[in-house]
Formats: sequence, C-alpha cells, structure tokens
Amino acid sequence: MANQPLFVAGPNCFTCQARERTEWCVLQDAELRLIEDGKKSRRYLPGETIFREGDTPDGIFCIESGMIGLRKSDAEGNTVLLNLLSEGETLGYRAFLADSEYDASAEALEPSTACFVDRPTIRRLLEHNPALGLRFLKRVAKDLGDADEKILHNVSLSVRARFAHLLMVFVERYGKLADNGSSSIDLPLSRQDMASMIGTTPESMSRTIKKMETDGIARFSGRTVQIPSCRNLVNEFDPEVFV
Amino acid sequence: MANQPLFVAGPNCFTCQARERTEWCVLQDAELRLIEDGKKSRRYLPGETIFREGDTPDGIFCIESGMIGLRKSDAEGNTVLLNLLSEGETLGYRAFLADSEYDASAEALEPSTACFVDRPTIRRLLEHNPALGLRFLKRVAKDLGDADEKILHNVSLSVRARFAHLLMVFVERYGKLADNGSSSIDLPLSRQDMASMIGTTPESMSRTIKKMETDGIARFSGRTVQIPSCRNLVNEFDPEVFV
DNA sequence: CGCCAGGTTGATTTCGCTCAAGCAATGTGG
DNA sequence: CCACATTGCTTGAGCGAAATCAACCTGGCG
Repeated sequence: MANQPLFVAGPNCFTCQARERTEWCVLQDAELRLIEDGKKSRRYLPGETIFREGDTPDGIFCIESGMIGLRKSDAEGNTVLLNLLSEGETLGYRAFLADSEYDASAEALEPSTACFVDRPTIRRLLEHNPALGLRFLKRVAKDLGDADEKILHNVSLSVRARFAHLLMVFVERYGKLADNGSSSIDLPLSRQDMASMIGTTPESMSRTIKKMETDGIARFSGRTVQIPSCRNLVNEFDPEVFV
Repeated sequence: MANQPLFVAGPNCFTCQARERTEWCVLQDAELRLIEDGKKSRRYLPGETIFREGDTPDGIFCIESGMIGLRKSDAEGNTVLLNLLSEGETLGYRAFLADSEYDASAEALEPSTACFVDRPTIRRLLEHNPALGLRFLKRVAKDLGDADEKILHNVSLSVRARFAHLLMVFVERYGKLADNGSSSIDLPLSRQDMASMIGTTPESMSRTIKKMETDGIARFSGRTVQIPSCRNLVNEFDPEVFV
C-alpha cells in the first residue's frame, strides 16, 4: 500500500491499444493531446451509474477499463440491458451528438474507469477533424442496425433461440477456441443481466440454461461455459443450416 | 391520357414544403440545385420494393410523395415493419452512411414517388456543407432512440398496450382533432401491417381491435378510427397518469 | 361468376410469466 | 465462531396472453 505510486501509468490516450478499434483512431497526435489534457478520469464500482436516463449530457465518456452496461427502464420498473461497452469504447455520444437527453442509463457492471471529455473539447475536435464526426455517424448507424435486429429477434425467436444468439455473440467477443474445436467463454454478465439482455425473466433464463445443458448444446459452470459445437449453437437461432 | 403533360410540375427540391422539416433544410440554393440536377425520380406501386435487404447502396432516396415502409425479415419469413416514411423524408441513409449493406427492405405502401441521389452528389454535399452530416447524425440518433424504446416496449408491454401506443403515434402524425375533443385518424396501414409493426399476428390484431371497441377506447370503421379520449388511450400504455 | 386477398372468429395449445419456496454463497454484527 | 440477513440462482406449480390451426366471411376484380 505505502509504496504504491500516486498515479499509476494507467491507460492514456496515446498508449491505449483499444483506440485503434474505435472512433478515435482517426485522431492525430496533436488532437489526442487535446483530449489527454482535458479529460477527467474516474473510477466506478459495480452497480454505480455513470449517467441516468433523462439527464442532459455535457460531454462524452470513454471507457479506460472495465465494462459498462446501457440500461433502459420504464415507469413500472421493467428494464432491458441494451448494450455492453468495454475498454476503449465511447459512451453517451448518442444523446450528446443529437443534442438531446440521455434515453438510457449507463452503469458499471464491473469495477471500471471512464474518462469524461467535456463539450468544448469535443466541439473543437469535431470542427478540426470532420472525419471524427463521420466515424461517430458510422457508429450510430451500426448501433441502429443492431437495434433493428434485436427487434426482429424479440418478436420472431423464442427465449432459447435468443439466448443461443447472445451466447454466440459472447463467443465471438470473449470466446477462446480450445484445441478440440470446442469453445469456452467467461460470461461477462450475471444470469439476471443476461435475462435482461434478451428480454426475459431470471427464472426463464435458469430453465433455459438447464435445458440447453441436458441437450448438450453447452455446459455451464458458474460463469464459465463450454460450447462443444458452435454449429449446433448457431442452429438454435438460424435453422437454415442443413447438412 | 393523350392531353396529359409528359412531365408533371411535381414536387421539386425548391418548392418542396416538407423539406423544411427534414435533414435537407440546411442546404443553400446552390446545393439544392446540385440535387435537383442530379436526382432521378421514379414512381412505385404499392408493394413494389425500392431496395432489398442485403443490397449495396449507391445513393440515397428522398420521398416526393406517398408512403414507404421499412421492413426487415428473417429466414423463416417472419417480418417486422420497422418504420414508416413519408413525403420529404430520406430513405436508405443508414446503410449508405455506415458504408454497409441494407439491413432492411424498403417497399411502397401507397403509390409513391421517390428520388434517387447518387453517391458522388451526396459526397460533394457532405464535404461542402458539414451541417448536413450533423443533421443526418441527429436523425440516426433519433431513430436509434426510437428503436431502443421499441425494444423495451416489446418486452414489457402487452399487445394491446403496444397497439394503443401505435395509435397514439398515428394520432400525433395523421390525426385530426374534432370539435368535441375527440380525435379521428385515417390509418395509413392495413391491419396486417399494423400487426407487423407491433410484432404480433393479424388474428391478435383483430381481437385487440374488437376488445378496444367494446371498451370504448376507439371506434374502428374500415381505416377510419375515432378516439373519444386520447387520455384514455395514453392510459393504456402509460398508466402512471392518475386523476 | 368464381377466385383470392384481407379480415374476422372460434378452438386449442404452448411458451413463458408470476408467485412461492428452497438453497448456496457471502457478509455482518454480536 | 455462530446466528442471521442478504443476494443470486434454481425449482416447482399454475395461469394467462398470445400463437397456431382452421373455418368462414367479405368485397373487389379478372
């Protein structure tokens, strides 16, 4: 404790590996310096909220580490987890750029660190480098595509199929391929949160998991999942595959 | 037939009333001229498709008249109507701007006319007038917000509540307020298509309509609907209202 | 006239929600 | 160290909203 440095040489914009895969990859060194100088970094504990539905944004957030969930809820207390964001990803840009209020809340799902970049800085960056705006445009467009797909899935697929699809997304994002061709994942979410991502209840989630185990689609143990055959998994929601 | 002029003095970009309410309102006369000269106008019959899911966009469309529906479908033939677009609105910008394929099909729901503006023209406009890009950004952001709301609604509201919400949207968009405080609408869609907008079957749609009639929420006759009390209608999906 | 698409209605089934209880792991205060 | 609350997960029983299946009606249109 005593010999720990005051400031860890933690992620900064210049060394950030994830930056290459995000909107910020178009920035020049001088522009990065602008962010680096202006940003305010903060730690969040699991469950803590970064911003709340209805708030007015006055900047955007960039995740240094951890994982943030975007959650939307209605008057009755029903909630959906709309999106997961991790290291390097930008948070809260939608409402900020649209000049509107947040229409979802952001909450830390793990211990996380996020930087806040204020309005003037963003504005200057956007003016200075139009490519950045275009990047954001692409990002929102992609998110919109994902949302549309989710709408279709919710009305046309069963809970089980939707969960299979979610698992497949996790495999692609966090999965490790084993030597024997099977995949394994460390789930980034609790069962409750997974339930809330596919729009169902914890109870149904639990039953679905059990049934998929007995069917040999996946083996669950805590947050670790073994997928013997991705092909079978895909088949659960995309049965057009034959052979 | 014989004495019909070859070209009707139909809507053009300069006289278009709807333009003021769309992305294009930021354009100068010189820029409008660019579109006006480059656009290709075409008529579509009901049911005709403007573009199909999976196609690669090479421009965007602007609706002169009529109504276009954005429809997404999966392998099994399940479909959802995601969005309705009418006069002055832009179509196909999402995939175009994201530089990806269309992920939904567009089809005429009424006899419609739409202009096609090709990639080079759009590109020139975006470069010339950065405000246009920002407008599109706002538009996509709004659409994304709507999509997120729809996701929440689909999981937390009943078919009846979702339909009530859809009706309310129609009231705001196409409704006429009568002298006695009641509203009336001419539905822009068939029952099937309304069912497909709220993610249900025609059968359930039919039953829901019937039940709402007997409950005095609305009176249906063909495509005309009378809403005695919007308050009651809103109450169907947003029960937080008391008094 | 017969056909057909769009719509309604009825009977039946099913999926997933609700309610309720139990269980394991973790934490807390005495 | 134990009694206990708490939290996340699982399991069971029952119910209900909505899908499915199947007729049937209606109005337009060739």
